Amino acid sequence: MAASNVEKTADLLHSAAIRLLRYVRKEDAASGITGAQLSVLSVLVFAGPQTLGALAQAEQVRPPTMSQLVGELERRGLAQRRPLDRRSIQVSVTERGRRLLEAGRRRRLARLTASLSHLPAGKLALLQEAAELMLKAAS
Amino acid sequence: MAASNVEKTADLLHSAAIRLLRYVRKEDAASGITGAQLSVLSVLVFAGPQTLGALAQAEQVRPPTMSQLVGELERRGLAQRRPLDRRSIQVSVTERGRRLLEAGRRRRLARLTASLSHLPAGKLALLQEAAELMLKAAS
DNA sequence: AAAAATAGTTAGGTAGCCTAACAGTGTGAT
DNA sequence: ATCACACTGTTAGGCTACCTAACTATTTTT
Repeated sequence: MAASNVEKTADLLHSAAIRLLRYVRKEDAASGITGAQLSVLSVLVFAGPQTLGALAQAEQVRPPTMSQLVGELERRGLAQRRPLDRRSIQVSVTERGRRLLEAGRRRRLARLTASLSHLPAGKLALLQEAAELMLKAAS
Repeated sequence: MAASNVEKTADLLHSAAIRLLRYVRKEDAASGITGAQLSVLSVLVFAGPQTLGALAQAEQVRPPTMSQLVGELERRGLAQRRPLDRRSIQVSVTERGRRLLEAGRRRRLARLTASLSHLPAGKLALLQEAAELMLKAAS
């Protein structure tokens, strides 16, 4: 590999992210809602109603992907489209979506939370800072 | 949310992992090899030849998934199956696979490496430790 | 009013993952 | 020795998350 320290860090993070997502994804079946859908709901809840395009940008996917995700959320009564003008739409979460968000997210994160729960506060703080650095790096 | 500190950490890490993978995945098209395939090659290079089942366990996927991944790698001349006894096979990387690993991984990680390159050594160390904690948590 | 930019959808395709069902091979108890 | 059981891997079929290309329909700009 002959990797520099930066490359080594990137590599480790990459592997860690892959494993972590595989790990939490195992809970998706029970939850009835997928990770991507959960993530969209989360944005809607915390950042409020959004146009589809804005949502796509926030989630870093292409509009068709978001269109499909929102379609699925709508089909399940978790989100709704509402026309803003006649070409753009506003997507917002429904009450049912809001409720399901909490349950679904908790389930998905439960394993992870359990895995982390034995860590001392210092390590948790470290992980939080790392997560923030990762979010910045990936934007 | 009313989340405890542990839950908050789990949540942040979860989001960060999602974003990070979406971010690096953008390089896959150029690389000609996908993240999952890359990951399998990586195991083969660093841990040596493996049975298919062992590989599946190492990568935390089901045997059919690994069978398909190895099939694709073999079709591209990057790995090869060899019978051990008559029901188990040994998968090993080819020279071509070894070469491609380096190129592919570098390409996939290039963006991430670039994003991290401005960080001081201390933050890199923090990220490395975090990655190791994540790997441990997700096993 | 025509051209250009913008917003979203539809169509079609790929990769990664899964479970269920199956075939063949090894192994251990009787 | 054999026969049931466990193990290893593959095939078949299906789902979700992505993508690009092409299209429709609306603003906006000139």
